[in-house]
Amino acid sequence: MDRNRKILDTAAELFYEKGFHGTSVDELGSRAGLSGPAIYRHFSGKDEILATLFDEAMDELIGATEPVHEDAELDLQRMIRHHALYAARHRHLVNVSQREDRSLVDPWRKAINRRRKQYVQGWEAAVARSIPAASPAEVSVATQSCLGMIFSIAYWPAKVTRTAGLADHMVRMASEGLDAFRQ
Amino acid sequence: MDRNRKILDTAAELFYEKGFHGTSVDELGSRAGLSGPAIYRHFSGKDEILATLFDEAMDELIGATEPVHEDAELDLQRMIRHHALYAARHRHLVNVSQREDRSLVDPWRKAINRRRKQYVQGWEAAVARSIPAASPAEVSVATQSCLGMIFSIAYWPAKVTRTAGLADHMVRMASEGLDAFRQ
DNA sequence: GGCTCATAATAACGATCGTTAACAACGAGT
DNA sequence: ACTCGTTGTTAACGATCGTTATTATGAGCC
Repeated sequence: MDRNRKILDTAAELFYEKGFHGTSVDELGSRAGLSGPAIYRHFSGKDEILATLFDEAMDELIGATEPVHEDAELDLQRMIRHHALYAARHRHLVNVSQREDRSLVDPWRKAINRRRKQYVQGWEAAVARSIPAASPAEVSVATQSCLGMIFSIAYWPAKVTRTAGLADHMVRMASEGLDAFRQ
Repeated sequence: MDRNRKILDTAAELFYEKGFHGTSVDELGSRAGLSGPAIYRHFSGKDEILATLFDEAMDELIGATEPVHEDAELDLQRMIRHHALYAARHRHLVNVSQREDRSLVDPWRKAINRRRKQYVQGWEAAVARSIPAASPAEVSVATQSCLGMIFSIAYWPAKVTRTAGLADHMVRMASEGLDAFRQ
């Protein structure tokens, strides 16, 4: 396998298990099949590894916020399903990129924050189309609640994340939850 | 003010802003009005401070899981409201105790994990009473989704957490969301 | 005024860790 | 065969940081 890929995947696992600051490059290297400082042949440092993980997660998530259906409801359901499946399949990565954003240091921090803002705006647009009666503040609350619910999958006990029909449950819970703003 | 209290509150703020490992005892001390090592007159170490924060959050949350109403629905709504208000009012503490559980070290880790398990069981019991038609696996999914949605408040932009009627919105969204398991 | 105890400050220690230096193995191209 | 760039190893450096040792301050009490 590609060495970069192996390092990134191992990093996602290790940062998930012990946190970014709790993982040493020696341990990361040895678990990835090489020894500590060899990592610096592939990345400029530990920070770049974390930043790359953040970026890969963002690539995947932002890609799913662009509208594809005419129907607002259907589009939102597609987004919810996609995100839930992604969070379940990439628990470690999603968990780390939620939990370790304080560890990202300043060349990368700003870039990620920009993308995050853009991402949330994409979601708010989709939610707003789906609950047109809601005020902007209510749209924000509804959006954050949906995102919080979906991404919490990355914190669930692993067993629960493998429940059959998980994505369907999430779509239905979120859709019905949004009914609170449709009356 | 009591010195211990001041240290704990400052720690919650600082751990929220920069993470547990990103905060040095010198900085914590200086922001709390004393200098680095003086903290050791009040706590046995940085770890104990974090553990105390976890315990205080748990005290508050576990206390709210004991049933007080006869009606299952009303009881769940009370729990949701209480948790949402607590998460909004103590953003820093709740955020830290979600995000930094990897930083808790082993005398305290086990104790907190025990309490956490007990806590989730209390929630699952309340959710199960509210959606009696659901299977145990569905109860787990519903419970984790509710908790994830509620506690995500601690990650929201501060402005959104001050939305008027936030707790009401959360109660309604969660209640309607659970309708997905009531058909 | 001295004695004492709690609590503070400053200085120093020891360990960890990210990173760099110095050097080795090796495959590809000539 | 020789060179060179790539990728790895081990050893060492330098900084940070949690913690402890040592010393100072000051209130309560005889």
